[in-house]
Amino acid sequence: MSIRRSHPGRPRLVPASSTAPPREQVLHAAAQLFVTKGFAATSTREIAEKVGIRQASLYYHFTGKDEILAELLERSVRPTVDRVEQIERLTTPESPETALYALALVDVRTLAAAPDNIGMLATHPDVTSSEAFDAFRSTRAELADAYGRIATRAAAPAVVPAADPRHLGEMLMHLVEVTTTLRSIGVLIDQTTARVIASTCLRACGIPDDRVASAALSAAAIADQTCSVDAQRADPSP
Amino acid sequence: MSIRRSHPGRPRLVPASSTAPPREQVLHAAAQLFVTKGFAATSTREIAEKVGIRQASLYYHFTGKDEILAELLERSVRPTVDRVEQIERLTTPESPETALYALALVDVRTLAAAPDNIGMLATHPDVTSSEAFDAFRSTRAELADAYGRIATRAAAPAVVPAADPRHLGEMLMHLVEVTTTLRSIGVLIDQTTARVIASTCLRACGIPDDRVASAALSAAAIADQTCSVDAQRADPSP
DNA sequence: ATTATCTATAGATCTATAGATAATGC
DNA sequence: ATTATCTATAGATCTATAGATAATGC
Repeated sequence: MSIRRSHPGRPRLVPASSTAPPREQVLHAAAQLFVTKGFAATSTREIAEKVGIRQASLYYHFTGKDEILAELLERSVRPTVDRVEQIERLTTPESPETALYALALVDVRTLAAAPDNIGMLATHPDVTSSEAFDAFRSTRAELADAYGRIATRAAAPAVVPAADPRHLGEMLMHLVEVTTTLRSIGVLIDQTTARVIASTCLRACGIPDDRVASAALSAAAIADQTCSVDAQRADPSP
Repeated sequence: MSIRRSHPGRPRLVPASSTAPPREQVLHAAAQLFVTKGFAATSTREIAEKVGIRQASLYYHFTGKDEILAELLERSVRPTVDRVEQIERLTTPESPETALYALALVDVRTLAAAPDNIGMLATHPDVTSSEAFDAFRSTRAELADAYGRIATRAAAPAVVPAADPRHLGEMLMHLVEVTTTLRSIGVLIDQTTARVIASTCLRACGIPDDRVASAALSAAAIADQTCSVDAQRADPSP
């Protein structure tokens, strides 16, 4: 065992409690504060204090507060969006319910696994104010479109609350976001909970019980298949 | 026709465009800004500008920004909370699904009718930060408890995602809040939409289709009965 | 030389209070 | 006298930049 060398750069006044890269330490601290207090109500000084650095030192890693939130937002949707294409490829057009169930399940798992419950940030009103979050809004719109497109194929026409696919997509995303609400009050999102949430999405589209049940059976395997792609993303070897 | 006399008090620089009481004008302007930009991101100067008065004039009507939000929050839950007792009295213990359906329906209607879609404010992170909103949080907790209590009686034990009634209550409140999400993207909350949302609540509790259908039938009348009480509240004659 | 911090601070807010003023009401 | 506004401003932030400093790496 060799003694760990220190990092380059001027030492902090308060030595780092984590060995993670400083940029990640900032994201982690900011995420905790943004989720509990909100973006606008959180000052850069608070974030820095939590990390154990000076307020101005944040600007070495980020161009501003906006960039911190933008990155957190991106991370909260990226894993799901990256699997949409795969889900649509792996499911047959004859069973759009299966695709919807798989998408909802993957999304629930993503939100359940996201650090600091950052899935909560997506609906914060701050996100609509600044154009710094345009990229996120566009990515999220892409996901809402996918939900809407898939659900429109699966839904019972008379029963859906919104004829417009985009409206249907937004409704389903709201339903899936119950994952973040449950997490925030300490509920563990286990397999059963994830299934209840995914099933609820299908039922809200007017899909009858028997088709929900069969979709659940075939979707589980598909959702699991796409999860292996996630493992690749998490470990990007050259 | 007599010429309308002016109000007491120094005239505004910009004459009022509305005849509503100034306090209501402030609440209306603040609601629009809070809902779109968020509470912390909205300055008192912006609110005043929208009303057409000077920033400092707000403090004649409210002790501070907090008090404005506190009043809006209260108004967003009060109508529903006030009907919980009645709903539980009008429904039989044999059919807890009916009570749950009626509560969800009343809540959806309240959120659909609330001015400026202020139902969106309840989940803003700012609300958890300050103790100025303790009263609201406590009122909202009361409602979550009612949801949880009623739903626990109605739910299929094996299917509910959260055994704890309070967790179940929070989940159902989140589902009903889809009303505000749909409103915010321009979807009209008609009778059909309201029923879909209420049914979705029951289905999320694992209640089978046939019992959902019968609950829907008996709950409609009960929800309407409690609505007449609302009319009394809106017109408090001496 | 490069990296990652630090100190110091300018400039731009933003909230809330103090006190003046211009109406109506009696 | 009462009401509802106005003007002016103190004091407390908060964001972002400029430039110094203390490590490592070559």
